[in-house]
Amino acid sequence: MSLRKFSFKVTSKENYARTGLIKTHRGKIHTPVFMPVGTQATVKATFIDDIIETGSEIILANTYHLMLRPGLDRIKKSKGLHKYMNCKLPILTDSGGFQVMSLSKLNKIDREKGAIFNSHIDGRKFILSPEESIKIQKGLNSDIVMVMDECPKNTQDKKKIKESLDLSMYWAKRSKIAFGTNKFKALFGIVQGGLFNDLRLESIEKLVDINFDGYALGGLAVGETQNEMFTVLDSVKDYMPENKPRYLMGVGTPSDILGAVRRGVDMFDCVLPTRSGRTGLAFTWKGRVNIRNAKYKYDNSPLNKDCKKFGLNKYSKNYLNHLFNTNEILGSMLLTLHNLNFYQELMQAIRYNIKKGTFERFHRKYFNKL
RNA sequence: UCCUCGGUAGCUCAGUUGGUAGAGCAGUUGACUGUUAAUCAAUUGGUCGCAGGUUCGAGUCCUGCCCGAGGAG
Repeated sequence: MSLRKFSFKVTSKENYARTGLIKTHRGKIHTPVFMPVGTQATVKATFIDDIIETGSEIILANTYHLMLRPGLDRIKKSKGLHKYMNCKLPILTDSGGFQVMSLSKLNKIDREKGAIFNSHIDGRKFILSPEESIKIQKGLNSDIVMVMDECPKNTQDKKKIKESLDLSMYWAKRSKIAFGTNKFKALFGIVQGGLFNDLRLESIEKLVDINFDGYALGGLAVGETQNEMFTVLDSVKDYMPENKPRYLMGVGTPSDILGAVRRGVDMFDCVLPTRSGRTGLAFTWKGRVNIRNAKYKYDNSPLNKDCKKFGLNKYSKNYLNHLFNTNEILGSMLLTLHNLNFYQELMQAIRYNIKKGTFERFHRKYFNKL
């Protein structure tokens, strides 16, 4: 395989919404894109080939979890993460920064050393520095590497958010140096600053100065309302570089995605379709379906009669309800596939409508429904 | 026929020296946003087998009866 340089170009626009094309040496990615989350080298309860079948063009994996289990060593000896998990798609790796927050009972932050963690598995202490995170992500053979940041909760006051921002920007600089020059892989910076307009703009300025291959928005969808999140996106949309992909991390619901695309976002990842799938919540064009509800016991219609992939239109709500009520694994597998497939249908429809110039209308039709 | 042990929520069972009836599961509903999650949370159900008695007060003590399991003959 001849290596192809990482690149991004905008291919069409409607107001702030845009379609684009990311090229990686492992394949093309059409944006706006949704990336299924495969934290521990697996998108839970699915086959990787089925993920491809849903139309997914890239998946996400996680530095923190993989360094603990199975460990970088084992993956390197298997010639990288793609081969290890039999994944033909490009892989974006998260830096572990989010775990600094989500496992906050187990960490200390040191500006120079990094995040000092105790493993949630066996309590073993280890240190994850920005440089170490980059080294691991490179070792995994990640296609899109994320800088290590600190993800603060939005409940904190401005002074704390500002301190956290300074730390994240310092770490971003160090991450860039550790990453070095590599035309075939991408390094993304992460904009922080909580819900404060001036801090967000300051963050963008500093990151653009360092110069990244893409710019992520972090610290959102961590407890604030959807309107608060959209307000941040509105305040930022004229300042994010035009010619680089914009990635809203950890988002979100279908309506979150519609609203964010309308405000110029290109990339998304979220646990929602897979986790909800495993726990009985289906996303459909008519809204959410909690398949465990008693009202589906005699409903012999499928979740989506038009979805022929995986024969999903042959499974009735009645049957799916039975699978969940009897705790059968197949229920989790089918709803995971259904949800991922729905998310990819949504992204495809978004791209189609932007190209046709009908995205505003599409947005208006579905925003409140989804 | 006698003896013993049981009968408490749909199911399996806890219930202190008598003091406002509980749990688990099932059922119902709700969460889930850079995954410690096939997870978590909330919640509906009981004339305590029946009828009397003792007591200020009985699921708990006494009597009788009904039902079930085991044992003796």
